[in-house]
Amino acid sequence: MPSEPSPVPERPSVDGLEARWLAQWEHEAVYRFDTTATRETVYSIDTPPPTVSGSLHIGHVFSYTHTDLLARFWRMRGRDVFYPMGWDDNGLPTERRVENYFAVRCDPSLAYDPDFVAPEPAAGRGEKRAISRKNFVELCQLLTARDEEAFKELWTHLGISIDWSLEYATISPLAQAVSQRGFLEMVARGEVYSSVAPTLWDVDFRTAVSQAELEDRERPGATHRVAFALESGGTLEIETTRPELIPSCVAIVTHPSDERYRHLIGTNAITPLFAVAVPILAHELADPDKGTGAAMVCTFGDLTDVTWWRELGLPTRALIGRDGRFAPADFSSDEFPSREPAAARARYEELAGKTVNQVRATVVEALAATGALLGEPRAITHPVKFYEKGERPLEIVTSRQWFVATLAHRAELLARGDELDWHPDYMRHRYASWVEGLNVDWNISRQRFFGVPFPVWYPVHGDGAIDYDHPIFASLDALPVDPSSDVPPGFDESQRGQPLGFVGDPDVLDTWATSSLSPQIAGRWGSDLFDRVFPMDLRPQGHDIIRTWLFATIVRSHFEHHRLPWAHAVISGWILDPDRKKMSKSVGNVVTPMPLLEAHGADALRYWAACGRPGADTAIDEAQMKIGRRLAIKVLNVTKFVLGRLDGPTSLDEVTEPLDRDLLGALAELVDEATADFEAYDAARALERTEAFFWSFCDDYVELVKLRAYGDGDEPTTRSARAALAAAVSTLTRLLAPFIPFATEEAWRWWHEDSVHRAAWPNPSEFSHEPLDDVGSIAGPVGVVLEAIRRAKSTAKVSQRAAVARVVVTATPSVIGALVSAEGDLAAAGSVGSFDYLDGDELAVEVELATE
RNA sequence: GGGCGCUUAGCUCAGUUGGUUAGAGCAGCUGACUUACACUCAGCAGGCCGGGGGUUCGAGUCCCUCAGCGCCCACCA
Repeated sequence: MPSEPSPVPERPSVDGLEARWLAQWEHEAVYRFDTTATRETVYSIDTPPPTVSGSLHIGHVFSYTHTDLLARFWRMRGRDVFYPMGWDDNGLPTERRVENYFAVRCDPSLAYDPDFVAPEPAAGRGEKRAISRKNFVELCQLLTARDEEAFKELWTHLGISIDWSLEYATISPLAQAVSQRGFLEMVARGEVYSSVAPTLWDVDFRTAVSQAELEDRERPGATHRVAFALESGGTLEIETTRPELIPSCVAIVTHPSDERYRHLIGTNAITPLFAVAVPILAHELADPDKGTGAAMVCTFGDLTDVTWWRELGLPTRALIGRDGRFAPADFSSDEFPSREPAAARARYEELAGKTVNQVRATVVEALAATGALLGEPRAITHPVKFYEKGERPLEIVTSRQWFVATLAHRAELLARGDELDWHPDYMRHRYASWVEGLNVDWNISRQRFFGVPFPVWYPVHGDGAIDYDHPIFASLDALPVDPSSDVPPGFDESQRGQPLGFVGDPDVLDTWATSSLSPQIAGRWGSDLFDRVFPMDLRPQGHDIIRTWLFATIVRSHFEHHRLPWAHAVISGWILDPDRKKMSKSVGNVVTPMPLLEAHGADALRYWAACGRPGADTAIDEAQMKIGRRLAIKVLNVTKFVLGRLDGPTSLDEVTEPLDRDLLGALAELVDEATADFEAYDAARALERTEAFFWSFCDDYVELVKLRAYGDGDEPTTRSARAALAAAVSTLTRLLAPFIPFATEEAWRWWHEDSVHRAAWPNPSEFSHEPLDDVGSIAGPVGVVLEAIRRAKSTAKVSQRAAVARVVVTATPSVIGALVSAEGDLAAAGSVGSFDYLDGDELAVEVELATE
């Protein structure tokens, strides 16, 4: 749908370009993916589906612009660019946002209320109203739909060249079906398993989390030195930061080579306060240099406890419940075999039902009172494991979870990382160190509500017990299923929860277990489209999610397709605030993009983003945005000038003047370099080169040939200048099109019917039918003389139009030849009366200004 | 503890495989209303390239080492 070229305005402006061209692009379907394209011609992008949690961030502008630069480059190179958009709307961030926004909480035991009306936004205050799971999910969908509109508005306004017909959402039925199929395929191949195991647990969200979602935070704590009585007499001292776990102590470990304790190995210690006998054992992980060298093993204080518990075959005395409070325990039972059951029971009654912090205070007090606490607790700051979105330290609780067997495939996954092209390359180390450091399989179960359900049911025995060992899986053709409302094959709804009936798996999949299938979701896995776009060319993403999204996507593709999901990964850096501090909500320095976009324009923001090197942290810099805006304005003005000189089509054969041919040669080199930069995924470098060339073109070349271009349209010298100017403007506009799509489109459409964004990327062979040698041999010396003339006038504080009586140049014969060939242009640009030349090795220029 | 990155002009950054006197933009200063552009143009000034050592005819660039900043990973009692 080409349109007639639009008229060149009297005063070109970058204001208002966005509205005009966005509408036109939409109308012309400029960014539409050709769904019949074959894999060889496709360039496919695994676009990051942003977490739709409500707030736009300037970082979004940064990284999505980087991707768009590549999309536009490859599109102009003739590839069919598959550039979809996804929304990661399922998962905890959305749930939390919905809870706060509407002041509700999900209670899965409630029945669906079909007449439920979304409450007014409540700003997170007051009592949260309990609603059913289905009503809760509906609110999640309501809110994410609104948020997605805001994101879409930003992408569109920024000129991100997404094909919106390829939009997807991770909570959509399609994504759910793909996610569930991915799970079932792994089940069939034996790559997932369910087990009851100690699991990292967030006590506020009340869900298991995976190793990938952990983060360490420095927290104040205290080490307590505690004396355990020995069965053989005497005491053994340990140090602990978690004295509240003494009632769940199951052993004490020391290093096998530690002479201080070797004689105690195999004997028992007696826990203080609770008088439970625990064995003293040896294990390599016990560090003689930490604390007293003897460590208390509890079920469970940290992941090391889990290792000791597993490897030493220790009993389980789990006390911390899913709500983070101490559960009831019977200290006269086999599980808690106290030697003083009455006293232990009495002590524990004080603790049951309390939070970790409350119990700690009570236990420390009691230890001090009984003399088991040695000295004062010593305050320390130490790293504590948190769920990355959590507010209280993680606990380890035992629960049934589904796991993906990643550990068994560590070597293959490392090899996949080696195989991938990383931009910048050093980011590969992040992946490798993460994979090398994996210590538990990937837990993909979450005890939450707004997510993709496991397509799994369990039979119920006659006695009402659930048979987890014989799960019933959905069939692939039934997907997506919701086991809480759908019924497994061979059952009917009346048997739900009944003896000899079934129950649905109540959990949802980890959000990464779905988004790790983004290539399969966007590519409509199972349709013929998938083979046209997969494996994809590009995965753009932030470095903070290498261990989650990037890793998980490789895992899934490796298992499912035995190959990498993409050839290249481009990793964006952080956005820093103008003071080079990392932005965070808690600091309150998060910058939202819309005001900047309105103040400077899309091209200006894109320019700023494009200047950021791959992987490099970049500060918000409004000065840089202004430079981008200036560049956009200059493109309009120089195009206006050149088009004003043209009286019809030009031909390269008309470029006969040496200075003009020199320009074409330089253009050819520029195109070569910019193309190579883009192919190496370094758009910033391509911009830097192109921009430098463009400004020197405007300030030097255009000034030199301006008067010649104004001349008689039948003169060969005039036609030469005009043809060279046209070729240069055409080329530079296209080279700049990925960066400043609005201004380049505006200027391009003054003399073309079709979008510059569908125009062919420049090719060096466009510039001449003959070889262009010695590039710069004319422009170089000419530039030196021009600069000398300008300097003389500036120093004399006269106008650049002031007349020059005579210029004397000393140079070698070949340089003099070059200058003579461009003497007319130099004379015109510098208002020079006459030139004289002297032979000499060093280029020297003497300028004699004309006297009034 | 292991690893990665950064450190170049007041600021933000280029500097590709080692090769003349280290570049750009911004900010600063001095000028110019110049028929595409005052949202412009010209010019000037500004640098022990983090410190130290080495390799080399030659080092911002390669090697070693130290320091500061940032990040990743780690079994954190």
